[in-house]
Amino acid sequence: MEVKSALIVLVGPTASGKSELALALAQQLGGEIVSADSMQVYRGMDIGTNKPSPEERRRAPHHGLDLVEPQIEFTVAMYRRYALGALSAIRARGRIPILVGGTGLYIRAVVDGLCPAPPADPACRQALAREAALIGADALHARLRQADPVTAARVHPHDARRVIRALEVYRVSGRPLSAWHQQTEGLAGAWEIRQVGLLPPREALDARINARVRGMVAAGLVEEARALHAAGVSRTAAQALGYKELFAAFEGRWGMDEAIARIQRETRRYARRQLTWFRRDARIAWLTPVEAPRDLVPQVRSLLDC
RNA sequence: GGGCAGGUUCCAGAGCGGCCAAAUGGGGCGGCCUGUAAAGCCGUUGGCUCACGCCUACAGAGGUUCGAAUCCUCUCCUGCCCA
Repeated sequence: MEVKSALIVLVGPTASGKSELALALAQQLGGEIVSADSMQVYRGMDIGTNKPSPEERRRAPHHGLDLVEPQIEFTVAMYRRYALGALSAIRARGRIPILVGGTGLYIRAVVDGLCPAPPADPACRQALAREAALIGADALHARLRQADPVTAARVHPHDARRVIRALEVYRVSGRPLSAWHQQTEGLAGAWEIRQVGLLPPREALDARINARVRGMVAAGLVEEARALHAAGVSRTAAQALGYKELFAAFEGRWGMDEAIARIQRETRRYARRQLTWFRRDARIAWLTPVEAPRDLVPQVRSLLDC
C-alpha cells in the first residue's frame, strides 16, 4: 500500500486570518500555498482582493494568484485544472501543498472534483434565457423536470442560473447533469486530505471586516478600482466586492461614502455565506482565530498530526 | 405668528372604517449551492403559545362607531411656504 501525500486545506470566511496562518504554516512545514480564491486570480486586482504582498510571496511560494487579466471570464473549471497541476508539481518537488481560500466552490472542485459535463455554451444559454423570458421561470423548470428530474428536484424554480445550466448540459450533451455528476472524482484516492477551518465569532468577524475595508481604502483601493474601471473588466471580475460598489460610484449611482458603507455590508454578508458553506462540512476541523494567526500553527500541527 | 403637507412595524414607504401584525423594497437572521460562485437562489423577520388563540402595536390624549392605522377634537414633533 503506497503512502499518500498530504494535502492541507485551510478554509474560512474573509478576514478570518487564513492567509496569514497559511503563510506561517508553509514556512514551518516547507509548504507551498495554493490560493482558492475566485478574485485573486485576476491581475491588477490587488488591494480589493487582499492579495498577498510581494514580500509575503517571497516568504513562501504562492500559486493561483494573478492567473489572468481582469478582462477574462474565469471559471471553476479553469481553476480546477490549474490547481490540480500546481498540486502535482508541488508534490513532485517533495513539498507540502496548502490549499487556502474562501471560495467554497473552488475548494470543492479540487477536493471533491468537478463533473466532466460540457462547459458553458453561450449560444445555448442565450436561447434558454430567451425561452425563460417567454414562457416564465416555472415553465422552464417544468421542462427541466422532464429532462432531469433529479436536478429539478434540488434546484428551486426561481434559481434561473441553475435551471438554465442544467438544461444547457442536457441539450448540449444529451445527458442530464445529474448523470454527469456521478462521474465526479475527488482527490481522496490519491491524497491524504486534512482540512482545517477558521471559525471566528460573527461579531469579531464583522468588526474585522469593517476595519479591513477602511484599510483598503486608505491603501488606495479607489484609485486601483478607477484604473480597472477605465480599462474595462469581464463580467466575472466586475462582481468582485469592493470594485463593484466603486464602479457604481464612478458611474454616479451613489457617493463615495455610500460605496464604502456598501462594501463593508456586502463583505459581511459574503462572510456569512462562506460560513454556511463551510460549516456543514464534517471533514473540517474548526479553530477559533486569534489576534496573531501564526500562534495557531502548533494547534494546527497537532490537529493535522504533521 | 399664519398656511400647507406630514408623523406607520429596524429603515424607506404603501394602506385611508372591518378582508391589517399591516403591501413592497432595503436591512437583519437562517439556509441552499458542481463551469458567472466576492455570483445566484430560498425561507424568515412584534411578543407569548409557536395548534386554535391571546397580548402589545400605526406620535400622544380624548371622542365618533358594533368595529379605527384609517373619521373628528386638542396636544407634541417634522418639512415646505408666507410673515
